[in-house]
Amino acid sequence: MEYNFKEIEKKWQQYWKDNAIYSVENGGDKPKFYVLDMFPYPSGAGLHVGHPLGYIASDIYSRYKRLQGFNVLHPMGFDAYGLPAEQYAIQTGQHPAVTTEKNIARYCEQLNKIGFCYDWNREVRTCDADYYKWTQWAFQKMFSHWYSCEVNAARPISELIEIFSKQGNAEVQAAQSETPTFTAEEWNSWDDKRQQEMLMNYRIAYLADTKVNWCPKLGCVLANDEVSEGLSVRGGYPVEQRVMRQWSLRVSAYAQRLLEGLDTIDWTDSLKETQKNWIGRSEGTEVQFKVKDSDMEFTIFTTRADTIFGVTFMVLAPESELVAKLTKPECAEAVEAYLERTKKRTERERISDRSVTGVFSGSYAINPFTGEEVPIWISDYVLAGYGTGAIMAVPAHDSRDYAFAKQFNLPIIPLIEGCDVSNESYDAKDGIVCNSPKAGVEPYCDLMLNGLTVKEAIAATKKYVESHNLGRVKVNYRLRDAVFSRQRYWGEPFPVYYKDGMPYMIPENCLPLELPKVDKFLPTESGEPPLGHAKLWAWNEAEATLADVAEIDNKNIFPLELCTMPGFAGSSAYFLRYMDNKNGDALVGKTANEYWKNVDLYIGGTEHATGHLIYSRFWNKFLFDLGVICKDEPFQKLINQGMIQGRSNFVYRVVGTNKFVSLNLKDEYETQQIHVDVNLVANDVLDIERFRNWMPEYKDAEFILENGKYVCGWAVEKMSKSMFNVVNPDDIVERYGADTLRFYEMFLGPLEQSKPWDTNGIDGVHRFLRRLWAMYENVSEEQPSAEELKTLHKTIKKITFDIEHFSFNTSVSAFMICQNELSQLKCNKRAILEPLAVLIAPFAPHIAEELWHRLGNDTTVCDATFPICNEEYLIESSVKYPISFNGKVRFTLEMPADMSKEDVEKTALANEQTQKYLDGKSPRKVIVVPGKIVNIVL
RNA sequence: GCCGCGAUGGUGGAAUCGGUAGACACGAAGGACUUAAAAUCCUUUGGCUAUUGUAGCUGUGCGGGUUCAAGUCCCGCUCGCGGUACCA
Repeated sequence: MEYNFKEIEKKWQQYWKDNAIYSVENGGDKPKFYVLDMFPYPSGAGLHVGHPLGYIASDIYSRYKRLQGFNVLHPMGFDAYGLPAEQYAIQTGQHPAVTTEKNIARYCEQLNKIGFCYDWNREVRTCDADYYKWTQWAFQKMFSHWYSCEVNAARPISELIEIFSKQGNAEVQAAQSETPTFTAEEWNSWDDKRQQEMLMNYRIAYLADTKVNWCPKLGCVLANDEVSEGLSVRGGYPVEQRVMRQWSLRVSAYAQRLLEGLDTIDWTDSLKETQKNWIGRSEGTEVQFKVKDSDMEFTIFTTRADTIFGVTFMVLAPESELVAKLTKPECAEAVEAYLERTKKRTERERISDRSVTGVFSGSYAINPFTGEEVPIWISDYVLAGYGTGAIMAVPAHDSRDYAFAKQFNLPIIPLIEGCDVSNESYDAKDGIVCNSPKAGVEPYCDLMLNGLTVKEAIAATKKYVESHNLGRVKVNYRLRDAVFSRQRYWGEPFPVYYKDGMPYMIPENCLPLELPKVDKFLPTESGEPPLGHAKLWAWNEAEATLADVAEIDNKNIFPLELCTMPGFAGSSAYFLRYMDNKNGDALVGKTANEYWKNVDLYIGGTEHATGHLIYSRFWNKFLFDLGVICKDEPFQKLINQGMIQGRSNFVYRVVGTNKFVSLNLKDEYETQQIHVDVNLVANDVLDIERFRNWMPEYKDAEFILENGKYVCGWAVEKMSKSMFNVVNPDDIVERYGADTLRFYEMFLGPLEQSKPWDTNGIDGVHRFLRRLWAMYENVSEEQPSAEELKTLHKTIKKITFDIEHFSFNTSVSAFMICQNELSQLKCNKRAILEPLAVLIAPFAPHIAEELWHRLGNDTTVCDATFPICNEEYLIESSVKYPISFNGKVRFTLEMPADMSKEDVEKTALANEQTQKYLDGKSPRKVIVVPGKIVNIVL
C-alpha cells in the first residue's frame, strides 16, 4: 500500500479535533508541564516556512512530555493588536478588526495543517474585550501602586498617602521621579490636585512629560526597541525626539530584581548577557562640585572616581536644567546658538554625525580634591537622561573626553604610571595610579591615591567621598521607564478619564472599557489621536457609563484618554491567561495559577530579548508583588530558535537579449543576474516551461543549457516577497505532507542556529517516511532478535537524549539509521515496530497515529507511553579496540566487551602484531580508554 | 568601539566528558530492474600519491602552545553573523 499522506493527515487531524484529544484540564494526578510558543502577530502575508520552526520544536517537546505522563499545557493565541493592521486600514478603509479576524483565520488554517497539539479551547487574542479587560486591569493596578525600595516590592498607593500625611516624604525610600521634599503639614495643606500631582511621581504607571521617539510618518511614539538607528523598525521612517505628556511604566524600579532574577532561570548565557547589558547596572559615585563665585553646587556621576585628580573640565548635557543657571551673560549668545543647533538635530543625524561639538558656559567648577578651577562646557555627548546629566571630564582616561579636549585644546593629565596619552586616551581599568595628587604640589586634601591599583583607588575615593560628605556611592541603571502611550487606534484603550487635567481610573467593575468604533483611522484635524473621531467616548462619572463626546461638561461628563496602549501591553501576561482563559473574575484564578505556576519551556526568537522578554518579566514581577500569581519569573527555561533565512535563486540574462544562460556558462557572456521565484526551481534546476509562464516578458525566453539543464545560481538573503524566495508551508504540506515538513524543518540544522531554507534535501526525509511506512506491512507476532532489540533500544536512548537536549536534527538521523538497520534485518515484528511508532509520534504524529492503529490499537498514540531504554540490550559481546602506536600505526583487535581494563592492556600487548611493532622493546606507556582505544607509546 | 556567537567535504550538517573526524542527508558518478521514463534498490564519493584487493601521506579559518592523544583546552590573529552604542 502506498504512503498516502494526504488522506492520513486529513483523517487524523479531523479525529483529534472531533474527539478533543488535545484538550487539557487544570489539575489531576499527573505532574504538570507548560510549553509555550511566542504567539504570533497575524500579518496579512500568512505564515512562511520560517514561522513554524519553533512551533514544531515545542510541539515535539509537548508530545514527548505527554507520552512521558505529564499533563501538558500547550496553547496558542494571537498578538492581534499592531501597527500593520492599522496602516492597512488607513490605506484601504477596512476596519482592522475585520482584517485581523481574517488573518487569524488564515493562520489557524495554516497551523492546523501542520498537526500541532494545541488546546484551541484556551486560545487568547489580545484584541478580545474579555482578554484586554485584564490588560486594562493590570494598568489600573500599576496606577494605584508605588514601589517601595525598603521592602523591594510594589505597595498600594494608600499606604503612601498615609505616610505623607504623617511624616511627609523625606524618609520614604521609593522608586520615584524627581520630587521635592515636603513635610506632613505641607502635604495636608494641599488640595486634591496638588496631592495627585505629587503622587504621580511615585505611581508605577504614571503620566509625565517625556522625551519620546516620535515618528511623524506613523503619527505615533515608539518604544526604544521599536526604533533602530533613528528609523522605525516597522516601515523604516525617520524618528525624532519630542517632549510629550505620556503614560509611562516605572520599569526601572524593577531593574535590580530583573537583573537578579536572571540567576534563577535557565536561559542561554548570551540572552542573559543581552538583558544584563540592557539593564546596564553600573556602580559608581556621585560627587558634588561647587561653582566658583557662587553658592551653587551640582552633582556628577562617575564610575572612575579614582581619576578625579585628572579632571580638566566639566560637561553638561544641553537639555540639563543647569545650563540656564550656569551660563554667564557674556557666553549666552553662543550657548543659545548651540542649544538651538542640537535641538534641531534628529536622533538620526546625531548618530551619523559624530563630530565633536560643544560650547563654553563661562562658569568654572571647583574640584573638591584639588581646589583647581575647571571650565564648565556644554556638549551633546553628555546625555540628560543618564546619571545626573553632568560629568567630570578626564580626557586622559576616557576616549570621549579625550576627543573633546583635543578639539578645544583643553589640558590632559595622565594618572596611570607609564601610560601614553599622546595619541589616545588610556581607558583600561588597570595599572598603578600616579599624579594623584601631583608631586611637588601642596596637597589640597588628605586623599593619597599614588601607588594604588585602579581598583584600590576607586574604593579609596568612594570611601573618602562618603566620609567627607562630598557625595555618595550610587548605582545607576541604563534601563529606562517604558513609554506606554501610543497615538493610534488599534490597541487597548486606557481606562482613564480626565478631570481638571488629572487622570482618574474608571471603576474596576466597569472594565473592560471597549475600543469604540471610529470611521477614520488617521489623527483628527486638530492633531489628536484617532480615538478623537469616536463619538461615544466620554465618561459619565455619576452613572459610570460611556457618554457622547458632545456632552462633555467637565462636571459629570469627562473626556476619556485618546491614546491606546503599545504592543507589549497585550503580550506581557498572555501566558497567565492561557491557564484560565474563561475566568471572568480574575486574570487567572488562584487554583489554576498554583497548578500551572509558570512556563516550563518557552520557545521563540531572540528579537524579543530587550522588548517583550523584559516587559513581561517586569509585568509578572508586579503581579507577583500584588499576590495575584505565585512565581516571580514567568519563563523558567527559554530556547531561542534561529531565524530561517531565504535562499534565493538567480537566472542570468545575456545583456540586451531575452536569452538566459545556465550558471556555469555565464562567464562566457555579459549577463545580468535576475531573481527567479524559488518555486520554479528544484535542486537549483529551472523548470523552463513554468518560467516562461511566470511573467509575460519571459514568454519567448531562450535558454543556453548545460547538460540539457538550466542551472540557477543561489544566495542566502532575507525571506521576502521581493526576492521571490518565500516558501509557503502549505505548498510543502501539499507536496510532501505535514510529517515530512515537520521532520525536514528539524533536519535542517540545530534549532538555535539561523539557517537558510533550502528545499533541496527534503526528498531524503520524505523517502525515509515512505520506507518507514513500508516496514509496517505484514507485521508478525514473532519474538524479536537480540540484534533487533539492540537497534530499537539504541534508538530509544538516542531519541530521549536528543529531545531532552533539543537536538532534533540528530534525532532525525537516528530514526533514519534505525529504519535502515531494521530493514537490513528485514524486521517486521510488532515488538519492535510498536514502540518505534510511539517513539516517532512527537515528530511525525500523523503517520505514527496511522501505524499505531494499523497495529490494532484503538486508543490514540498520544495516550501511549514513551518507551524506556533497556540498557541490557545494548551490551556488546565484543568490542573492537583500535590499537595505535604513538598515534601513527593503527590496527584493530576484537576483545570481549566485559573484559577489564587491565586484561585489555595485557591482551593488546601480548598480541602478535603489537610485538612486531614493539620489536623487543618495552613500551613507555599504555593508555586504555574503556571500550574505545588502546594507545601504546613507544 | 564594546558584548555575545560562529568558521568542519561540492552542499546542509554529525562527532553529547580531550579518545579511530566527516555520522545522517542532499548532490554527483556508476550499476540493477524497465521497451523507455518515473519510482525503487545497490556501489562509489574530503584531498593527494601509488594501487587488483589494498596501502601511505595529508586534512576541521590562520599562527603558536599544552597532551600519549586536540575540531574539542590555552595564548595570539583573520573573517563572518547577531546585539548594542556617546550610559561617564
